Amino acid sequence: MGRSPCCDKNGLKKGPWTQEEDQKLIDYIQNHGYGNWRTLPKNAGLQRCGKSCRLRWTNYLRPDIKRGKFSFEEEETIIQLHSISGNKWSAIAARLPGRTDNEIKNYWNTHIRKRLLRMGIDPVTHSPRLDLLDLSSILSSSLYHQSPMNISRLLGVNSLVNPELLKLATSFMSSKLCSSQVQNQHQPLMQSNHDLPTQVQQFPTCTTFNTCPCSINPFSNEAQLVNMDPFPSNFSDLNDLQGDELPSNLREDYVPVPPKYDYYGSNQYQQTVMDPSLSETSNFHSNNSILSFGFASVLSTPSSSPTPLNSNSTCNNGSGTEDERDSYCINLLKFEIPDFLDVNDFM
DNA sequence: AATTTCCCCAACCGCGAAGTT
DNA sequence: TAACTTCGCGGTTGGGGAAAT
Repeated sequence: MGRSPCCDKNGLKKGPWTQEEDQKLIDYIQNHGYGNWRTLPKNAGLQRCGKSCRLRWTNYLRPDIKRGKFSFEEEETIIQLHSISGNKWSAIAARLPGRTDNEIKNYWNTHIRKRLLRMGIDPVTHSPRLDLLDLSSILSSSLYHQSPMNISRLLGVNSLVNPELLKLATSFMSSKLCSSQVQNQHQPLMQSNHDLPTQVQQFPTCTTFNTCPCSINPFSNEAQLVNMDPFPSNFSDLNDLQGDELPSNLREDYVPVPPKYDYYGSNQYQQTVMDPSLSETSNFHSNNSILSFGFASVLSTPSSSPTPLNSNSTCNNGSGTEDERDSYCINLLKFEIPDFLDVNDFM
């Protein structure tokens, strides 16, 4: 209800702004201030819709906009805030003076997101990519326990990235986490996670779609989920899967959302979480020899303090190439992935 | 040198919230 | 309280430059 009519239906100009248009907008706002964006373009002599003017002003022409590359500290802040509030770009921008939500959003999508993916971190959940973890964990434990699964087949790269296999594996993991009734069954497959913290084992009911591993429901409806066999009958038929397809990338939607945990490798997860649902965080670690995570401050400041913009940092503020930032992060991450898993295939 | 592919980011679009009548 | 207007947000697109072939 009440949506403003689309401006381009009135023959208004769209597309890139010219210098002349910019100047008109600047002049008008300097003289009259901005208020009613609806009438502003007409008063300023612009053939633009108010929305376009507002966007141009707030994202580009505003005098307090900071230009140039993001500093490490800004990046840290973005990541930290994103881990708390998700894609609330305006909220994040409010903590970064001089940066616009659009700029931050773009920077996230083009730089940070990719970097996190390269590091094996799901940029949505800020947790290790379970599509990597679960499979390698299943594989390793299966190898270790001589599971009846046809390991040689599973080790084929094609199988590793087969979406159906992923779906089954992750649904299995999800159901395991969500069901305390089945803890002693099929122990070999869960061996690698046998020492999950109590919080995880006592994972609450799966009502929080953002944080619960069940939130990515591989089944088509809720009833199916409720009645879900913790060990889908077809799971044992994994070796029947034909992984002929090699997806160029694994859809992030596929990744089951693990319990959130911090970057700091400790239980000092930020207690300043704004969204209560996010406070259902759990620290996760595995003693599995293949999977070891040491989340010592990935791009982050000490855990006890949400990073103020101009806080001291061990980072090299504002300098460093993308590669340097990468290696810096990766060194801190210590996120080991079995050699046979080519992470690039998952990007 | 020409063409293709990739990447970045400014700008657009649709929607919901908030404000006004 | 309903109807309407305006604003702001987040997702997405596409133009253009850079890099690769």
